[in-house]
Amino acid sequence: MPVTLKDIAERVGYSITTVSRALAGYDDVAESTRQLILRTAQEMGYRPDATARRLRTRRTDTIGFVIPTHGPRFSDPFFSELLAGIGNEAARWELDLLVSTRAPGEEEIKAYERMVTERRVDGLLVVRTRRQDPRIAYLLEKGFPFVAFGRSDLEVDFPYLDVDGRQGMRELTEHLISLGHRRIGYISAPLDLMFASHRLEGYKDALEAHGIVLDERLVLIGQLTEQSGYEAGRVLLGRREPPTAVIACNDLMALGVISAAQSLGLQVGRDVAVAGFDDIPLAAHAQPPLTTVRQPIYEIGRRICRMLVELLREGSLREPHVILRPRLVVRESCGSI
Amino acid sequence: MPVTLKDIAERVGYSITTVSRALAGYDDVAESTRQLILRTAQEMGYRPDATARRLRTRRTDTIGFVIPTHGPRFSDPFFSELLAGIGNEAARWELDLLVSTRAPGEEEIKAYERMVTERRVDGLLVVRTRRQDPRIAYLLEKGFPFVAFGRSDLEVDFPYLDVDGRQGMRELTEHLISLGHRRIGYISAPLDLMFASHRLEGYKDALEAHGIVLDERLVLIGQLTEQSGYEAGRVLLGRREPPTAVIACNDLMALGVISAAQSLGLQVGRDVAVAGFDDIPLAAHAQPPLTTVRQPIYEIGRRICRMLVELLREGSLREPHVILRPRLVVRESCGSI
DNA sequence: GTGAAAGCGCTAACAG
DNA sequence: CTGTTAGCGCTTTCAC
Repeated sequence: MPVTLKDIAERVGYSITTVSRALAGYDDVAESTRQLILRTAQEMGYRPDATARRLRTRRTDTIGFVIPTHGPRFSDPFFSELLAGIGNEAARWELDLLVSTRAPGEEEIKAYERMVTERRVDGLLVVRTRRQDPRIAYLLEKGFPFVAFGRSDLEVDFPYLDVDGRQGMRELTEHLISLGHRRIGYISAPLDLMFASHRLEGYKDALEAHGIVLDERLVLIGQLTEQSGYEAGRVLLGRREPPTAVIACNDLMALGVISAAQSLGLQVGRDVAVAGFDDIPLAAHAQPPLTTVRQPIYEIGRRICRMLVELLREGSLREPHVILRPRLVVRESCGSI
Repeated sequence: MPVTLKDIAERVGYSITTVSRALAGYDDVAESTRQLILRTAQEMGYRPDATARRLRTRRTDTIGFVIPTHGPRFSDPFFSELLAGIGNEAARWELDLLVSTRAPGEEEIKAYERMVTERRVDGLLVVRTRRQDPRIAYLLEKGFPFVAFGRSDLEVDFPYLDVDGRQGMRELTEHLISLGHRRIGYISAPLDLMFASHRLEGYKDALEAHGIVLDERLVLIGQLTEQSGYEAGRVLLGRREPPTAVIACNDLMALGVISAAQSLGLQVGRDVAVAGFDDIPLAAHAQPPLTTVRQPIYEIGRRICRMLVELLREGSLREPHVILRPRLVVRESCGSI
């Protein structure tokens, strides 16, 4: 049986109250008493019961994170890095991290409801925001604290950190244009995802700035996996008039495009340029190394967690909207080296 | 303010007890009363307070999972898939999943202590077991329920699920031998990791079975990342007498080896064979596609979670030791197609 | 300096 | 069928 305050109290001959206060570091406990209690607690191996403390303080000291997965083979290096950032920051603040994995949809919202209404967590992290994000709408309606990674089209204010995907994608596209490409294929993610629509805007911005008319047939939608990048790549590059360059809106799909190109006998970097977005570590080790746009994933994890901590402690954020500027990383997959 | 049992009790004019029992589905509540209570609870939006219930029942209905990370750029598709398996299975049983991310070492053990001694979880999942695994030793000493993915060298019994890495690696190595390779480089993970030592055994088994003397200089240790696979690959393939094939003990490193080979002007599948282990989705889309050994990562996540559920509910496992047999997946990186 | 008492929201033994 | 009572382990008034 675990040691409780009562056990210590009985042993030292003081009341539970005094023991509690000594352990909590209150200064209205006699120094000698405090010493005795501290020592005894140590000896007896006392550890406070997290649940009891929670019930009393009405705080869980836990934050929630529902990972939006897609299908069983959810093999996404992006999320493991993000999770490491969040998890390590949470540990710094002695917060527990409650994780759920749910595909977008009804079950996902239920996971949020569970965390919120059954008071399992004090605040939530919402990632991969969507246009009319039901999660954000829900949390806002409940007045529940959260921080999002990504913006939304909802006409409401909420705290978020985001990467300027539009700017990043614009730079990337312009880079390709500067290399002489005019027919640039684009593999987007479903457009209800905010980051997908931002990035697509950036692509369009660049085309327009250089007087290139958007060819709708060059724009496909993928599911963010290598496999779907591969399939979209086959389609684009298999055309009679294929693009000379293909941009995928994340690295995983870009890797799939490289695979597709090679399967069609094309040499990436020479016959066709391929680029991605994220700069996961694999990008640098692709064949050829992948030109991409870097977002500091681990840091983002830390920062959104940090923001949530501030929100929970202070009740508000001094800087509730943060936009990070991503960085173009040029490698051989676009043949410019 | 959230609705409590008390609120409902006051509204319907019954005691808290009766409300509690009606909601819990006990059959000693009058049908009409039950209906009234159920309806009222629904109307008022009652959701039980998880913390209060936990304090009372002395169960958290939460399982813990400490992810062993390596460095900040913890970008490992293996873990996101494993986590999805665990998370989805946990959801099926209405269990919360508490996740920590800690590099092996002191902080990691502290994360375990925190979960165990402060009674934050009912049971734990331990992955990537080690020879003298301090986590397992600790949990066993505390008599705390857990299930491991992987065995250990400790002279103790505990419930685990494992993949027969020795057998899998043996098959893979023999495949390479059958293709004519005699000088086969091997990039292991640190040998205190059980799976690394099992797989190395399998490699040695195969060599021995075919009368090939182990050349120690062909065996290097990596850190399971693409980068470290790349570095080890450069070393092995940069030798005056390079191996004709290189096996990495996980896919991520194998991808790094492919990158290294290409950087040295070698064509993988023709000039040198490369193989990995895991069969992450990226393996199929590598250039060339990677020969590897498949372990069903998502399923493993589900099963260890399932085992923990059984352990928690029944107090013991009907099948406490499960060994899965992995499957060789032949692709072009070994030039056999 | 210290302790008694209350109570967080829930469940469960027991009595009627 | 229903209510009373007790209590999970902790924190926090409020007295003394």
